[in-house]
Amino acid sequence: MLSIEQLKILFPDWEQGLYESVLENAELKEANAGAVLLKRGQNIKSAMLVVEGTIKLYQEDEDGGEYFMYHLNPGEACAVTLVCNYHHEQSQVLAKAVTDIKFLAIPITFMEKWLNTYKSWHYFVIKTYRSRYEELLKTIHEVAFKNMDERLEYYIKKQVDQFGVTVKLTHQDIANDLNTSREVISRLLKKMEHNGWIKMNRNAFDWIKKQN
Amino acid sequence: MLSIEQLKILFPDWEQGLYESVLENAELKEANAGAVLLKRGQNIKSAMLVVEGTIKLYQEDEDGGEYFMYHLNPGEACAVTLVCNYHHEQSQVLAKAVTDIKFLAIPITFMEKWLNTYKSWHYFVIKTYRSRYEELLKTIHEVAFKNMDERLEYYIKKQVDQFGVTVKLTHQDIANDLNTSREVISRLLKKMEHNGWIKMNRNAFDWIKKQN
DNA sequence: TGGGTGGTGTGATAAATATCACAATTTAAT
DNA sequence: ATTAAATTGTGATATTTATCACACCACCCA
Repeated sequence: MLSIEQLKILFPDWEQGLYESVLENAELKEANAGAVLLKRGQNIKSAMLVVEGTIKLYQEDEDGGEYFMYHLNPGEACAVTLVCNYHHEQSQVLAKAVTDIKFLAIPITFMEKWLNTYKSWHYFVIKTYRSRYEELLKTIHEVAFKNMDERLEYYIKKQVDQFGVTVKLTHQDIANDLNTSREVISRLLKKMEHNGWIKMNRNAFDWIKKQN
Repeated sequence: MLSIEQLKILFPDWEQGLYESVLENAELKEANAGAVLLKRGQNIKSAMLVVEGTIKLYQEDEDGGEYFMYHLNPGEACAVTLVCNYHHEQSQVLAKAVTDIKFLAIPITFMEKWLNTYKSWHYFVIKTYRSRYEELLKTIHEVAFKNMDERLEYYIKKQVDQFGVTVKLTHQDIANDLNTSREVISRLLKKMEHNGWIKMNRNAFDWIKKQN
């Protein structure tokens, strides 16, 4: 299990009692890179707080399409699972582990209780929703106004922020995340290579564009 | 000014003290149909709670483009203005009055205070963020996965839910809201007319499609 | 009453993206 | 080492959407 010190580093602004209640009631779970943690339509039975590794959040189509929205990192929570609703909510998002991960799973029965008991939990929930709301706004901005070349650049930059300038993704991976086809991504990447923005390798490339 | 009884009808779940504090500190403002209430990049100086009329929320592009996201109705609040942040946040959204409206403007200094004082305010903020987060998810779903014909149908349905089966919008209005061109909307509406989904008039049309 | 103006219809064309087909190359597996 | 699978490159073509051009019509109003 986690120590209270580790918890405090991950979630610095909580009350003492909240740390204790989390240690007591949360289950520390693990999942391997690539694991699907949450699916569209799936019932939400526990909140998810990231302890280690990175999770990717997607909007999922009825027929298999996916669109990448944002990353979740240690110290962050999956907003959609922080519900305080009696009626069992169904997930509207898809969550996948990018790396091997560890996370705290907290049964939703505690959500309502903690909202009543811990002010710091309340703030945490609000902060989580607010920051994710803003991520969704950015996503809408991309997909409503930008062509694929700009969306690809935005996507790569998020990737670089997360994992560094070497992007270890196949063209097909990227195409899936942007709900387009591999050919489109291949051609756009080739253009970026011509422009000197990336250096291509098999299964990966380096982002070498100088930011202005 | 508003009476406390009116407030209770609009916002049924608040604490007594919160009603009083709102009446004391909020300013009841009015705006005409079409007025821009909040612009991209504008500093947020007060929270906005809708009392009367309808507001439309948009994502706004750098160069004038707009994409409609959702309606705000009486009893609802504009999530982005519910910030509890010291540093002055800038709006990422565009808010326009659709009808003549009345709304409560609450200086942001109270936001932080109320979060500390009123549990019901805390819940209200969370509920607001949660429901808007879900609206944004739906918007992403449309714009990431659907072609313009389906997005138009989704748009019209939202319009019908708000204002009834007679949609009083020009093709240009709709085109602006969906960030496309008037010709595209004209052609798609013509197709809908052929399919017997709508009955067209000048400046308006009726949605007569039977839901399955 | 005769212009404007704004709303709509529609063809032609361009641009962006999707889809299909297939080759070439690298990596993985037996 | 040889085959199989995965990755990438690229042409051809179809579809969707954007853009341009212009005609027509309804309505307001001077």
